[in-house]
Amino acid sequence: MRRGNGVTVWSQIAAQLRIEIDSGRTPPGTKLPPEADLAQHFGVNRHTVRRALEELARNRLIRIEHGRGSFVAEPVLDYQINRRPRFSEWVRRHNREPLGEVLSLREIDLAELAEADIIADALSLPSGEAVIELERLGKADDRPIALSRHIFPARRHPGLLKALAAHKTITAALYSIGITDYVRLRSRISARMPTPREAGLLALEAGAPVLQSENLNITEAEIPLELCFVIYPATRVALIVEPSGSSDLDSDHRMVG
Amino acid sequence: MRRGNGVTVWSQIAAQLRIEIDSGRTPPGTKLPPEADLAQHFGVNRHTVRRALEELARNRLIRIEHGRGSFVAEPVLDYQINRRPRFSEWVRRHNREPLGEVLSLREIDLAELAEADIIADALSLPSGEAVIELERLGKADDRPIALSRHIFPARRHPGLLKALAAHKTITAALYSIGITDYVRLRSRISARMPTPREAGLLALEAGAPVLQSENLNITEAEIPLELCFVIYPATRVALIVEPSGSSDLDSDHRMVG
DNA sequence: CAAAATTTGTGCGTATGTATG
DNA sequence: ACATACATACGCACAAATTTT
Repeated sequence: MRRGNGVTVWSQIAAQLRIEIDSGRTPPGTKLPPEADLAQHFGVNRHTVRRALEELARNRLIRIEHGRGSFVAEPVLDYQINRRPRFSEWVRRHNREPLGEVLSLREIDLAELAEADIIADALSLPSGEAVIELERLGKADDRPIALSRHIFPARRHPGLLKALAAHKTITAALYSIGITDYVRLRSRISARMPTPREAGLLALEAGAPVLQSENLNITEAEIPLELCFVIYPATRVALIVEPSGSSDLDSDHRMVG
Repeated sequence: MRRGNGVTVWSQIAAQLRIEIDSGRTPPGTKLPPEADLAQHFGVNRHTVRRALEELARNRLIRIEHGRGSFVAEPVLDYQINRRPRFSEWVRRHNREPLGEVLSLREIDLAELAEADIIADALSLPSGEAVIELERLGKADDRPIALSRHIFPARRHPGLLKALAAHKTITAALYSIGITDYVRLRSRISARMPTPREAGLLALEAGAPVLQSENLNITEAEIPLELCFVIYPATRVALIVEPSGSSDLDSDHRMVG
């Protein structure tokens, strides 16, 4: 621990513990040494260690339990919902290695899908249309964190099926057929219990729910491009929203009594 | 059914069925009559009825199941997350009657709460501070739809405890002590299984998960005002997000292969 | 079941370095 | 140069929660 160089001792300790936890050498659930031991190990007062642990708890890296000890927490990937969501960018920001795995890719008649009405509405398609369905499992450091189904209008984008099969990323495939940019228009977030298949793919513990997000992406020209159903393991992912449009101009009062 | 007056017949039928469902006379799970019967009843062709049912399915009022029939869906309240969230406004927009019920209101030392670190961080409070905790159950037409815990810094707003006890709405209480406006800075959305107490209060079916939202509200002067933990029954509420900030300037590619 | 040991939580006093006026 | 205020870090003591004996 270097002192008097402008960086506080407690933040140096916090940083060191963070590296230890992030590296994976101390897996989730591990009990940290008692504060007294840590203090001795780092050659500082227990208060100083406590300040470091407090910091880690604020960032949800550990859980401090009175009388029991401090424990390494299950890492949660905070996913900030913005207009240009990119899977691997998000994962890398958390210092994890992204990996996408294609489970299936096919062209199919819209009417054969269970959510036909919702898809037709969102993508402004007649009900008898052909769509491209891509199913994908997203991982971070080999831990599954997202199971997604992407639905594209097939006739509106000839050659997209081949492009998706040929390119490693959706963005690249779209680019190759002339769609250089697209943004997220809206997300609908819910939660439910997973099906057995989903639980298996996402390696979920029994009784663990999933976050479900239904996203509509549009092109630069504001034409509906893709409807995307994603589920996340709720214990490993949280969604962050930073509202910006006010939209509620008329005033109302929250009920209390 | 009036024809030739500019309003399509199918939308008249859809509107009539919607009223029937919204009124509660046909509770969730009820099987609608077969399309042929409905066609005869309304004196129209089956195609016209199908068009009406399609519309209702898009709006998630019913579920159409191939070969089985159509069923009244559990009503889902879409909650659009914006900068000025107001509970009763939201509920009324869905033509339901809002009601707020105070479960508890007290001043307590921050350190006694389980989420002390997270609250201290979000509200920029030292750990030994006093906070006001308000717990509230929100209902729509007597169906519980939200269980919230509001945490305010007590010292920063003297008189707030009394104000909250005296006024019927949080907004009114805040107004009375000089806080005329506040907005939502960020929400953190997750999902989990409810505790037995939560399941009881929200009248949840066994095994049903809840959506959890942790919200930070700030004053006009951008001072942290309130941290608010809300849980929603996932079967009855969905959150809608319309992203606006791009924030992702560097380009990345979504993984596919 | 009770006592002891372990571990985190809190309070107070002191010393030191740093920014402010 | 000096006084003041503030944050950091240390030392010690005891309280509270939990586990072990």
